[in-house]
Amino acid sequence: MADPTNTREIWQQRWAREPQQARSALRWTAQLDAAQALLEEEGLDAVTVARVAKRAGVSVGATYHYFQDKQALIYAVVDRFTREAAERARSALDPARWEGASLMEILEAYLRHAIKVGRRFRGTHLAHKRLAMEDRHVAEHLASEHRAIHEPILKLLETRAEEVGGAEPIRSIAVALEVLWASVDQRLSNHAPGTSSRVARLSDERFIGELLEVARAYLGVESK
Amino acid sequence: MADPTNTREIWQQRWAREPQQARSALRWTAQLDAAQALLEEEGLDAVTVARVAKRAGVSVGATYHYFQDKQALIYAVVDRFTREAAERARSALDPARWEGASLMEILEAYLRHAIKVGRRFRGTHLAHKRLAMEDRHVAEHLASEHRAIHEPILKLLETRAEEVGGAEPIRSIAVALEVLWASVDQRLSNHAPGTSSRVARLSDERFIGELLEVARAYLGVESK
DNA sequence: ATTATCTATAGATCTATAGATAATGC
DNA sequence: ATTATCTATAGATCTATAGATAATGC
Repeated sequence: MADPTNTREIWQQRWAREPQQARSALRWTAQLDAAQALLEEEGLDAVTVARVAKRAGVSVGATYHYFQDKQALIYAVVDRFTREAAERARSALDPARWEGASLMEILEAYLRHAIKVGRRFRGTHLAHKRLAMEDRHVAEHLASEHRAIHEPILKLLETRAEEVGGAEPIRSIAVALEVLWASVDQRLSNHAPGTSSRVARLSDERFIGELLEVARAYLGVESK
Repeated sequence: MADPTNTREIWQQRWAREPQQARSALRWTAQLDAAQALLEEEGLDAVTVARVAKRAGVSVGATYHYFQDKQALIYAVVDRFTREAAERARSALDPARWEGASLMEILEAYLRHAIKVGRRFRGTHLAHKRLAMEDRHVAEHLASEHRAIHEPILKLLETRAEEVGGAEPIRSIAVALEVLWASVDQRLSNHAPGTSSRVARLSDERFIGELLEVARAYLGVESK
């Protein structure tokens, strides 16, 4: 499935036919839903065309009518998911909604939200990471969607740059955000229950508290 | 291949026969080498029994003589790799070798080493992460090997606890180490060249510098 | 007329084993 | 006698298509 030399413009129009008619749109959606549910519940290897078709209540032939091939189906699922996530981020990060909130309050809200969403869509998130490993088109697509989510957060945080000490507050904010994100991402991805580290055994609350302390210290924000 | 309900003691004796004789040991090693090279160069999906056998210069039948099944072969590769890594860590972290080094100097050496090794064995590292996603036995094994590497580092760092400010230096050190590790891990895993974030575009040197500043600020170590 | 859908299956790929043969060690 | 190895192939699984039939929209 992974073909690194593929130069087609896969993210433009690789699916055979995105439906115009209402009735077909239902089935189109049903197939994406089925594929994503399999991804979430059982991981990437569980996504076979036959299982997607069955779960969506159509035949394999019908699925190949909608999607040029299996790769196009997977791409469509990833694309829909990341598009929706970016859309949610854009509306949640409207600066007007954060009037009066401090830098640290915004970071705290971000951490809580990231952990909540990461738990909710754990399987999909892991599957996306794996697809990114195997297919550079997916990697680029996910990276660009990730930027589409992080850019508005950075923009919002940068309006609080005067709270930050040091010579380069804008860059420091970017570094802090990536460090927090990496730490959360790792916490959500790993899951060896018995053998986990001291830090993994902290509750979410304490974990968030420590990460905020990391950010506060690095950014030189005064404690209240 | 992934069978979450598998309760056999796979890490004890799942391979059919680890050889006693010198000549067989060569072939045993050749097969692990072949599998690991495929893992490193082309990823997990490239590891088929036929390709491993061919690359090791034996037949498929011979491979099944050495390994009960494909899973046992993969496990043996992971096991050897993590064992060697833990062994290297133990000798590198002998406290006697770090006489006179400060906490921050040790952290810096750790970061440089982690980035170097991570680049060198990128494919293997990614494959291990993916195996951990798919197979909880591998996840537990990797987590325990990871602890085997991080424990000596923590022990070493803890001998410098008096350099650290705050009420709970031991815990702070553990948190700092995990945050740094997560940040490095993410930098090494991601690789969307054109679309990468501001932080990903920093040079290794500056990246290390920023992470050290994160740790220094959080741990309350005085700047020199 | 065109679009949507189904059943049935060809073709590719991979794991694992059967059965025969060669090499090794007491 | 036992261990190591090979060739050949059965059996499982999956993608994708061919060819026939049903539904839809001008």
